[in-house]
Amino acid sequence: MSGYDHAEVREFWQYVWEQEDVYTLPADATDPTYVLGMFPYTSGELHMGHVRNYAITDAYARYRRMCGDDVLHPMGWDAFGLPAENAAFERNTDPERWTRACIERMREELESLGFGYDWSREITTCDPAYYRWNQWLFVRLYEAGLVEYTAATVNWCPDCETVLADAQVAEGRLCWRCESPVERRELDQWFFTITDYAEELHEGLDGLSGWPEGVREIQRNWIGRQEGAEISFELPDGEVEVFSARPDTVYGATFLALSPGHELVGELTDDDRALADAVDALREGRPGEAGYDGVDTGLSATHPLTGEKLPVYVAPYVLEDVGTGAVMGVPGHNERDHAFAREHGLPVVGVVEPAAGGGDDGGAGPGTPGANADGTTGTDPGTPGVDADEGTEADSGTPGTDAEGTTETDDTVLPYTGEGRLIDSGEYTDFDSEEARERLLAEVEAIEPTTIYRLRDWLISRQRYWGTPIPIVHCPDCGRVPVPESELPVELPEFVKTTGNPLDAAEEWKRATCPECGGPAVRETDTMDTFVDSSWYFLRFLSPGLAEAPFDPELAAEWLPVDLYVGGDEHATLHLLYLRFFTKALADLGLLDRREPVDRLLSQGRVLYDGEKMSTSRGNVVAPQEYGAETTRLFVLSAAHPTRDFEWTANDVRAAYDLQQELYETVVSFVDAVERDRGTWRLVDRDGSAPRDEYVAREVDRTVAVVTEEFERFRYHRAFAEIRELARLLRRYREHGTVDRGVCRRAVGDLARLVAPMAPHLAEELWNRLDGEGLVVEADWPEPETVGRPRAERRLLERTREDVREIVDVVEIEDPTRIELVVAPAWKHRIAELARGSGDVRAALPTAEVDAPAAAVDAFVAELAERGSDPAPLDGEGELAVLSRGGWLLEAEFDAEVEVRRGVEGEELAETARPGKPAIHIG
RNA sequence: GCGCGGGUAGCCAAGCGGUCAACGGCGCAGCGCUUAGGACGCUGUCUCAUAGGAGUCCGCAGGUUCGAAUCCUGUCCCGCGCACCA
Repeated sequence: MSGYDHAEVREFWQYVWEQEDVYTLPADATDPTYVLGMFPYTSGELHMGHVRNYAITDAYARYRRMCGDDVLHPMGWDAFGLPAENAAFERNTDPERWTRACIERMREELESLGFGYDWSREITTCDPAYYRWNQWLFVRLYEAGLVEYTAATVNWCPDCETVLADAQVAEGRLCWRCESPVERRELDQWFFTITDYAEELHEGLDGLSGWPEGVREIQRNWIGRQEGAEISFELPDGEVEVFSARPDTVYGATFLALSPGHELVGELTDDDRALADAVDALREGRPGEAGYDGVDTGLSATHPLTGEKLPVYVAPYVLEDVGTGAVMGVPGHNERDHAFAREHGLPVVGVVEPAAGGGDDGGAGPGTPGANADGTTGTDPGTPGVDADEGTEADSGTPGTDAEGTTETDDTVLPYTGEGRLIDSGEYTDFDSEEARERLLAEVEAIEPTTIYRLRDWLISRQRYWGTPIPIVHCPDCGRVPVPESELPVELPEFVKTTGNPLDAAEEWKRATCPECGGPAVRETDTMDTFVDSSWYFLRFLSPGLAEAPFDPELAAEWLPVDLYVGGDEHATLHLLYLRFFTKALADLGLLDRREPVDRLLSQGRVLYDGEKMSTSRGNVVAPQEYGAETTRLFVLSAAHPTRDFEWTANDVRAAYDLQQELYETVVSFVDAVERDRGTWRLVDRDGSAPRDEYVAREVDRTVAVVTEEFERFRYHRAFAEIRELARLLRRYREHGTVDRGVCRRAVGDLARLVAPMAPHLAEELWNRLDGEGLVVEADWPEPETVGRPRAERRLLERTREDVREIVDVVEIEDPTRIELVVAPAWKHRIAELARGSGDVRAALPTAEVDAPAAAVDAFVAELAERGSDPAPLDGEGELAVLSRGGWLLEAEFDAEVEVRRGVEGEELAETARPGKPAIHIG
């Protein structure tokens, strides 16, 4: 039809934007709004997830810019990484050339989608100018004691031929990238000691109110903070520390269990062949599948409170890297300890019983803990009484009740893992769990408060070529020595095709001189995890060309935090945790004054195709030829709230396309009417004086107000619907009769600006045809002239129209010629208002001045009381105005004369009118 | 098992203390339109109802409130995270 050539329009405006340099942050910007999307990995093609991510950030950036903000909206490339190496290997090229080609393709794609980036700030992590700062930062962290070099048992992916961080191991055993089963290897490796920040990383989450709860929760889980106590048990020759989250159960400890990897076990097996063999046998099984095997070491430990001797076992159910790698076995109050004790015939002692009358502890059955049942039954009078409800719960919650016989009461009540009141616990007997814990921690020397974390240090070594060389030389005399700043960057040698690590093969490159003693030394051949690159890239964007430092601390102080960061949940434990860690570490180095990098985080949903995540093999159609790239971005914004998943459907894509066509046709035909006085718009100049002019003008205001609100909340799908509604109304308006030139001009001009953040090429074209001032990118966001109560006003009109239809339908009025709408008299609104304010209308009544017969008032009050107070969002004048302006819609629909007026007391119609519900008469 | 997020009319989905029988889209149905034509516009789409009425309804069951899709409690189902984690 209209000849909207999206390809041509796109090309033209991109050219103009480039010429006008519209996306470059002005040099004199002060505290710009910093909008950031995910750092794209240079795979060579965008997928739907990218499009969605960048459509959201771009729409927000454009919106803020139109609102008058300076906006920092940069883009760059996460360009290091194993896939490039593999691609180069397969194609007989090198990773650099391959990566550069990918970047070119991706930049073009981003541009075709109309994303407005400040390309003058483009950064690429595989540039030595970038990665030298990785090295610089590494050295600074090293000096600050945040880097460790240790032998460790690490995750090794045989397929990628490199080690992996804990966070990169999926389901505890698969490589996150290639899904190969991960192996364990003993290697000397580099670590960032992120655990030094475990407490702050955890605590800081509470303050991140701009982050989705889901992401915060994932991080909490990952950090795995656990408060408890470290308890020491004396051994004949030394002592052993165990961690417990329930020190209140300490009197129930009947054995100790050490993990097979525990230091002490190593010592014991050194001079006990038989024990060594037994422990080896235990280690055969995979951790997690070992069951409750165990061997008695023959040692006995002294209970710090009772002085009793407890046997010490080696048991694989105790994990080496949790807590201290040793536990006190409390079979009475811990499921696993219980299972172990049963297996090995160890005593089970109950020292905590459910608080009397409580029963709200959950997780365990009622009743009296076993060992000393007789003596304590009396203290739990609630037990017999709560049988109905609690009994069934206990049955399902306590396995083993159906074991033969009931002689072993232990089975029915222990382990009891809830909290409660202590029994048989020496001087702590009768305290409740919490108080007992506090006292034990404070009073017993062998029990010290401790907090443990699940979080491990960040393994950053990678045995691969395409990454940042770790700036260390190994000197036979001085050991590991950091490369001095003046010699940075340590650049990558030329790529060679080899099966192992190409850096290992680069003999000449490896040869170095020790910075300390000047003697011959060897370069470190590991490179850094690429997550290091992305841990601080948001800082490099502040001053991308800076040669003296990774970033300008003054700018950072002024411009941070990132105001809006959009990304996917899949980065919650990797990237987003590292980002926070780096920020804190850099703050401690004195380079930053902020300790959190991102103010508002938006976690985008997935794009699904047939219920699965969209990917190259799953219908990944970034730029449908037919509709143009802009349709794609408009579609992903219109389809759903940004945080929710949605299904890609051809229908919704077409809806996005249709709106573009609709807007284009509207503007083109309007301009045609203005300039050549032809087409479907019958323009007149009457200063918007006809009621329907006012109606449309108000509707424009309402749309502007609502769309603005929706943009503030990132609800682009709602904004899209609003824009479509207004376009539709405009069409109805012009089809109904003559239209006011000024009203129309404002409507189309606002439409162009409202759609600009979502469909910038189209908007630019519309704006231009309308002779808008300058470019729409730089235009002012429209403001409503009169705000009113948009939603309430629409509601009233819509409801009234529905009522008219209903009456016409129910009464079967053939051809209505006259429709009267009578708004309730003032006193009814007054009373309704009073009723809203207080529960008792009659009590409030005397203060009101009501110009109506008492009987009518009483009747109305009674009616209100019966219905419950009936809030009317608009006052009488408001209703009158709304209905007057909207009357033409009824005229158009029924081809009848419409009269709107205020009800007068005594008039029959006024009696039936209520606030919010005008009386209707149809003739 | 623990935690987080969800369950709204045929489907998708908005609403999150009061004009809520519940916006919007898709699908479906009726009407209009001589044209934006693989359209477009209007109307309808829980049940009953001859003047705008009544009933039922927002996973299920209770509760708070003058009033609940909206708040609280319990429960079931789905998605995600963590987990022989002490």
